Amino acid sequence: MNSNKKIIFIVGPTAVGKTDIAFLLAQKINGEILSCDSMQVYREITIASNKPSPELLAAVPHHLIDIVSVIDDFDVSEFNDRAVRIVEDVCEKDRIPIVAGGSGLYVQILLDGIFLSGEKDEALRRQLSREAEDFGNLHLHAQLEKVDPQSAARIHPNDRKKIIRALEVCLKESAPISKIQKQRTGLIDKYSIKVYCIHQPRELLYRRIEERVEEMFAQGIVEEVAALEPVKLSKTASAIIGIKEIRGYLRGEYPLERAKELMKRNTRRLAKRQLTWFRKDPRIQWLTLSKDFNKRAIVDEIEKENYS
RNA sequence: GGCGACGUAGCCAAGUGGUAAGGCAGAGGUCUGCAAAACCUUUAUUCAUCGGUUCGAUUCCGAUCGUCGCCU
Repeated sequence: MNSNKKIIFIVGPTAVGKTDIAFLLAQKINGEILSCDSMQVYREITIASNKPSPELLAAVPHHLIDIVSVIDDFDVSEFNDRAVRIVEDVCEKDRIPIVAGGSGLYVQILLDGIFLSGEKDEALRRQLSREAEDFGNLHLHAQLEKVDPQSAARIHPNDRKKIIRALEVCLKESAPISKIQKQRTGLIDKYSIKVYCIHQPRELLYRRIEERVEEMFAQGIVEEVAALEPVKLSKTASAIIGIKEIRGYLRGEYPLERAKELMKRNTRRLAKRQLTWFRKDPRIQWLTLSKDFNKRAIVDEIEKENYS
């Protein structure tokens, strides 16, 4: 019954300009923005996670930003639950949900859904992790091989994290994860969806990334990270690019320049992985940002394609 | 000007008379509850240049160029 409702996704690597494009588009088509970003959910991190400016946030409704604290663990499942609810609400108001962000997994889960059982179990994870520590990754992998040969074949023996997750599900659900994973439905099954990936030549993108890191330092990222020093960050929040790099500097392990370099490198690598993720999804339509970075041109193109 | 050392991929670097370790950076990829995470794959027909010795040289010899150090 929702099949005629439209959702527009704006995805792409970090620093291409998704935020601005989504904003301009939202203004133009009466939309609301859903951030699809695994790190902008944290309240206490603003500079490092590159949130939209207060002006943008005030001018157009934004969702899924500042929804948890850095002391809290957060994951795709929780994100998905909240996002789906918001999509429904926005559609209810006859406004257009614009999903904007670069977290590949989050985008995919939103589109295709997530299997419903398989709640995480920290205690079990700790136990399995211990086993891996004591007997090696191969030992765990062999265990998975026994309960679920199919996913064992797909997961590399060194990829402890994924082996543990697979085992966790297999042990708790009495059915192999490779089976359960197929049970899902996502937005793509209920809405009319367009996914656009904003693209830019690699060289230009990397230059933008370096500029952005410099901007972050100018805006006071060091202070932002330093303020978090006494806080015990959750595992997921501590993965934000900037935290470990700047903490190293704060502990006197290396000069500030080194922290910048590390952040630049790690952000470039992130962008590379994001592109890998989006490249493989045939549903994504690529839009190249022109040399003069004319974001409006892209917005016009999207509008024309969908509303004329 | 003389003497000595060195010159191996973008960078660092090992090495042998029989056909080039490794690390970093880079590139490509995987991904269903940590995903800005984790993991995987991959990089020199060639060892400064030219000539010589040799069945065969990056490895030995000579010259040239370059870098560094010491001496005058």
